[in-house]
Amino acid sequence: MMFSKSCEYAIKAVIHLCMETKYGSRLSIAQISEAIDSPEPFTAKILQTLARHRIISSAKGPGGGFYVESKAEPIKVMEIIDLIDGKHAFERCGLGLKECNEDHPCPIHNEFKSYSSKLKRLLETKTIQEFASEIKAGKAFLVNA
Amino acid sequence: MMFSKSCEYAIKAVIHLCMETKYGSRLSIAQISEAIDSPEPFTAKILQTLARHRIISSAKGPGGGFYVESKAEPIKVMEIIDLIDGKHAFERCGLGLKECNEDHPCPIHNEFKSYSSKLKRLLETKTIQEFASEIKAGKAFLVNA
DNA sequence: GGAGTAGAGGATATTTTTGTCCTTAAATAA
DNA sequence: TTATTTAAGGACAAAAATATCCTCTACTCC
Ligand code: FES
Ligand code: FES
Repeated sequence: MMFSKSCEYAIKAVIHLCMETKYGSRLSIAQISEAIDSPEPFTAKILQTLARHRIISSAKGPGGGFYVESKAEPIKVMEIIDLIDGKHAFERCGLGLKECNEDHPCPIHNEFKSYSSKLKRLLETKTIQEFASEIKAGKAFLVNA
Repeated sequence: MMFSKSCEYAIKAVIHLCMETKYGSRLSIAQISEAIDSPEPFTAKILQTLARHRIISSAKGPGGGFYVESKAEPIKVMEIIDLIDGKHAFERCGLGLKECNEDHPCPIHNEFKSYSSKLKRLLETKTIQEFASEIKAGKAFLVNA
């Protein structure tokens, strides 16, 4: 409803990666899709896209897998959304006008914007690492009970 | 991003209907899809669904078309969303968990819920008729400039 | 070097959403 | 009654999103 499946999997996958990769360890596609309850080959595609764009890192061969550089900048949630669902995913008109424009608004513009712009700002600020630590603290979850 | 195309067309179509049908006049599929800039046969399907569920009315034959009963209750925007995109469209988890649950939240739950519940309440309260009068007043628009 | 492992990438398949077409039914008017 | 108009509804088509499969390449370890 808000994000595509691809984007949902991407966000969950990177959160999981952040939680699990310490001390240079790596996670395989199988481990990740198992953990976040997503279809394996489809998840592979998404992980590859994330790796190609340097949001995460990958290594081939035995002991290989995906990981996040421990020295890397914290990853903003919006970086992933921009990459997978496209920039401007949050700038689009809720009723499908070509342009969402303050000066030529659709009827739901005000309701819609006040909501989405706040959410947008949050997702631009919040990092995957913050989410990861909420999960570690048992305050949030990546899969159903 | 928020609503399906079907739902977008449905909302726009009913708004347009409310604006234009006075004194028992009716609008044809062609007139409506022209006005809201939507594909004609696809819009026909949606209008038929709305009529079947009594959100709007229709009449066959010459001089026929779609209209809203002037005596009818104002139409809540959420009625249309519920019908076209399904109830619970607003109750779904932003990260695709089977259930969006306060006690077992996904990482974006708080961010997501605090805004979507406000938007939801608004769309449950706001009526198509209110939107229609904003458009008549030139404060909002159904198509691009 | 060879065997085995794991991601990369291209081609393909399935499902859902979006969109079209054609025939039927109902209403109107001449 | 008959022709015409307009929605109703079923079958069909195209596009996009989601998902799978297969081969290739790079890496590790022996
Ligand atoms: S113009 Fe529609 S949401 Fe801004
Ligand atoms: S559990 Fe994900 S939005 Fe509520």
